[in-house]
Amino acid sequence: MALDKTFNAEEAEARIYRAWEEAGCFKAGANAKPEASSYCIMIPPPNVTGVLHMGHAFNNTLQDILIRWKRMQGFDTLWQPGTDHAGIATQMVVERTLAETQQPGRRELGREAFLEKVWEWKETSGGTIKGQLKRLGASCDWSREAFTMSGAPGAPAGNDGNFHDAVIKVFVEMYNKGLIYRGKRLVNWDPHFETAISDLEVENIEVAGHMWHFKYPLAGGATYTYVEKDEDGNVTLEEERDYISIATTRPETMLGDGAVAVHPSDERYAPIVGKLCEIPVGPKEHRRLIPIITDEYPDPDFGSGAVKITGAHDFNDYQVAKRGNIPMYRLMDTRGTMRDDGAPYSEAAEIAMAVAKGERSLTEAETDAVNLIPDDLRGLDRFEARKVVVEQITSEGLAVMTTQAQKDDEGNEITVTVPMVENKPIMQPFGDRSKVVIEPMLTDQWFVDTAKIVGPALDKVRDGTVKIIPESGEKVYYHWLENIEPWCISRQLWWGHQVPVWYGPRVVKSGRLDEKWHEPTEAIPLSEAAWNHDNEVEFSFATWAEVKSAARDYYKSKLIADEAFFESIHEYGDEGYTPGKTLGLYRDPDVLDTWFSSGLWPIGTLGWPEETDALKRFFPTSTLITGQDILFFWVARMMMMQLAVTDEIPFDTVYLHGLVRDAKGKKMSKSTGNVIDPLDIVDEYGADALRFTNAAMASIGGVLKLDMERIKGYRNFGTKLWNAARFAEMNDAVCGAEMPAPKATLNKWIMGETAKVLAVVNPALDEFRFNDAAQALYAFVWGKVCDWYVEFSKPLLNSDDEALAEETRHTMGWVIDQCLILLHPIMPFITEELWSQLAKRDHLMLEDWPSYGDALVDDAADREMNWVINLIESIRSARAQMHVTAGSQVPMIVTSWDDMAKDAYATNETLIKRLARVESLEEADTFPKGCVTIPAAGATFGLPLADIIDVAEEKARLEKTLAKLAKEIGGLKGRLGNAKFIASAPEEVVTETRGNLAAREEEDAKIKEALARLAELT
RNA sequence: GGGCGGUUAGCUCAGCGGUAGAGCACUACGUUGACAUCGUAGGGGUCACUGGUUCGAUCCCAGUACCGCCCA
Repeated sequence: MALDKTFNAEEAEARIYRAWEEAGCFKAGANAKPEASSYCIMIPPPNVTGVLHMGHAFNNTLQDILIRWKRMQGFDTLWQPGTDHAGIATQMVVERTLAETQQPGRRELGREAFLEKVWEWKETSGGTIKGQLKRLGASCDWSREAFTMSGAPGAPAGNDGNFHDAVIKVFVEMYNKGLIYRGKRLVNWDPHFETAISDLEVENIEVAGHMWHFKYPLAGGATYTYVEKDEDGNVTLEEERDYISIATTRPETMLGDGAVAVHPSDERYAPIVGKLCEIPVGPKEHRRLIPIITDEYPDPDFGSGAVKITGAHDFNDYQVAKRGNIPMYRLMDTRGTMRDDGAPYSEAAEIAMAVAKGERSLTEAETDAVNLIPDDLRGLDRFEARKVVVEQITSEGLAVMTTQAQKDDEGNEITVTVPMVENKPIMQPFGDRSKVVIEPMLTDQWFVDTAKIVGPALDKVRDGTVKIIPESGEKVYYHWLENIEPWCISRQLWWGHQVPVWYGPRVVKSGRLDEKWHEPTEAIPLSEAAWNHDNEVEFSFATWAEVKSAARDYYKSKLIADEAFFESIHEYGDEGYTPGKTLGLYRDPDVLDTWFSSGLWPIGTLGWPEETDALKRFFPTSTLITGQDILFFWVARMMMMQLAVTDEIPFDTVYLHGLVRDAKGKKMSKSTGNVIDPLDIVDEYGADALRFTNAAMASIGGVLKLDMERIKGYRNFGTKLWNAARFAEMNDAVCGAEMPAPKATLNKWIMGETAKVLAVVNPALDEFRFNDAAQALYAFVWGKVCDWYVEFSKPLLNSDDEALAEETRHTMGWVIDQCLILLHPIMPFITEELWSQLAKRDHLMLEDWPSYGDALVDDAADREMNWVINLIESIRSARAQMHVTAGSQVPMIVTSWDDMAKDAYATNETLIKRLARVESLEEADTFPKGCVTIPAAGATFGLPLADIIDVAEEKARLEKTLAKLAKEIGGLKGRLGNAKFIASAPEEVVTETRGNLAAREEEDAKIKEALARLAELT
């Protein structure tokens, strides 16, 4: 059956993919040679909620190219697929679905029932992306599909992997080694999702903000002389002040101020350091006083040089507060509204005052219980509260004032005094998922002590054991890891791996439980209990049985109690601890950051902690291909975690790539409306075109701009290949046969070209230069096979010399086969389709990658064919410029030719005549008048075109060539004339330069002769 | 402010010491038995700027300008 005119991607792709899958082509180890070494790629797990975008399409194309290439080479390959449970994203999706379908919400359902809903959702709607990856042709081993929550309690059938075991085991081990700890720290709090998030999940965006300036009056009406000087020390301002001026972009946080700080070198404020000042907000009768302290943090040149310190709501202030032992008062609740709990403001302010005066001190938990929000502001949204605070201060006359020109009602210019409010851009933190303003919040969280595990992760890259491509990625990696911060791994979510830590009452004295636990005054809901861990002891184990056993040991050693007490130790559920009933342990309600589990992706997917066959075969893995945006999120953490847990690297090479942008280089975003859906491209142009485009864009460290024109171009390339194959088929080319050993120059030449392209493709893929591989294949298939070989083969295929025709059919079949094999990793569908259409045989996907070497390159054939190609191009060029009708046959004359040229011409006369449309060749001593000159190596040809030649035009053509030659000859002569060049340049460079000069001069002479002949004509 | 990178043909990008390359776009011609998703020919570049190293610099070094990205 003859091939259609074009490849029908839409029809073929699904059919081919299914056939591969059914034949087990994707399975780990498919096509592996005996004793083969392993090659493994871990897919960067997309979110289970994810849908395919261009970044995925690009990233997975590269992975598939490598895995297909290695599979064909006979490596024992595994491309491990799977998805990530994506805590926040998934919880958000499921909550939205519940709301949309009028089902009870998360809180109404309770934790267990909600998690059931999440699993239900995962089973029915999760993993859309899997089907989409298949459309790209991704050859993952789907039978091994992994999920970062598999094996978790409550997981339905089909999710029975043991990823959960791995995560929990790692937590417990790291906890026991002191690498994980809990503490009250300032973290990024997302008021929308009501959870802590890591600093990497915060986007700092510049927005229009305001800088307010307020007066903090000195306590007891004290005054000082405020002096400002210019650079030379001249006094520019001197006045008596009874206040200190503070600038802030967040007035609502003034309520939690613990101090005012100035730089120790700031002379302006030296007189009042150590004194107290008043926070100018809140009920007048309970104004809080705070100390004026010194710290290196304030910049004397910025604003007034004095900074308010709100340790519980600002990262810089937090550091100052810690250094200065300044109390940190939390002002907001989990939703970012001003606190509405605890004692009335008057009592809270009194406690804070006592602390400020040094009359009492508070524990962390006690401090946290102090609610310093004035009664009238309690329960207000933080941005509402800001307005009220500003208004209150201003109306009391404590805003710093400035003058401003305005027009009155009648349009007259007047000067008015207004509060000093600067409009200025400020950097504001936003949650990368919720898009709400992130609030620094003082809460109890779990942290990985990254400083303790970062060493090996740095060393393995420094010593080259792990390579990051491009190299600049290594610098970025070092920079981040060398300045690493503790990693907050707890999230106040339900969907995720619950922290395997149980709390029980701490025994503070021999034989007694702490009273707070023994006799609490009211029930403690778990969500609140988590905020107060002062009097507890932690038990971290993978299972409840182990926890219980440890608790028995703990209490037995410290408490004289009967069996009934130990029997009463049990785990509390969601209802919390009920006082007066029984002693109990409760589990930390938090879950772990999703990245904590995906940080274990390499070992977790391979079955660790069990010593599975897969783990032994494929770990450490080989190549990781991922976006540079998750170098810190994921790559660095995998390095740290795998090394900390197994003492092995997770992979030996990391290939990083940038964001896929639109054709103009803009980020794709819904709001800009420039999002390109990769599946739309697959629909319109086929997966192969998209894949080839991805490969062609993938230069190391390159910017990825996706241009539809380019995709179209590579679709055309597919069609070109298709039609070359079609030509082969029409001419009964012999596909699927042994490698031919042809005699004809042409056939030898194309085999050499094939070997040459392989010699470019292999190292290119080896070094992740996908673009070079793609470009070389494009140039070979289109530029060599289609443009020349197919054309040249036509007379040979129709030759009367049956042996010649037969060897050409054989060579052509082989060459087409090689095109299919070499293109397969990049364009799997069209090549597979042609493979099966051209001959009866099994999957190209599992065909062996060739290994022919230089032996196929025949230098003589190479020289000869290049001579022929150059001659044909010269003739065509001359004809076109002389406006010779394209179809017409012209005679040709040769005046002088050496043996090489003679041979080359003789062997290829048919080809030259056909492709250059030459009807005859005559030898002559001289060219006739009006002859167009065609210089060739070792020969001079001419086309006698006296009738149609335009002398001026031919002269212009020759002179242009001459000018180009003159420039080149000048340069070459200049170099050769330079004694230092001869002396210092490498020998082969000098020889090459001499050769070049000789060739140029030969051509130059011929052109000059031609011009002379032309002159005779006029 | 700190870090990383970029500036080469109209566009998108390779090249990174020894005659400036590709694809697309553009111009002209062309249905020649694989292919008009095509063919043939052609035009188009002081390789951002200024210095330095070198026999020789688009390439190495330093500085300048502009443009990105990441982190504060």
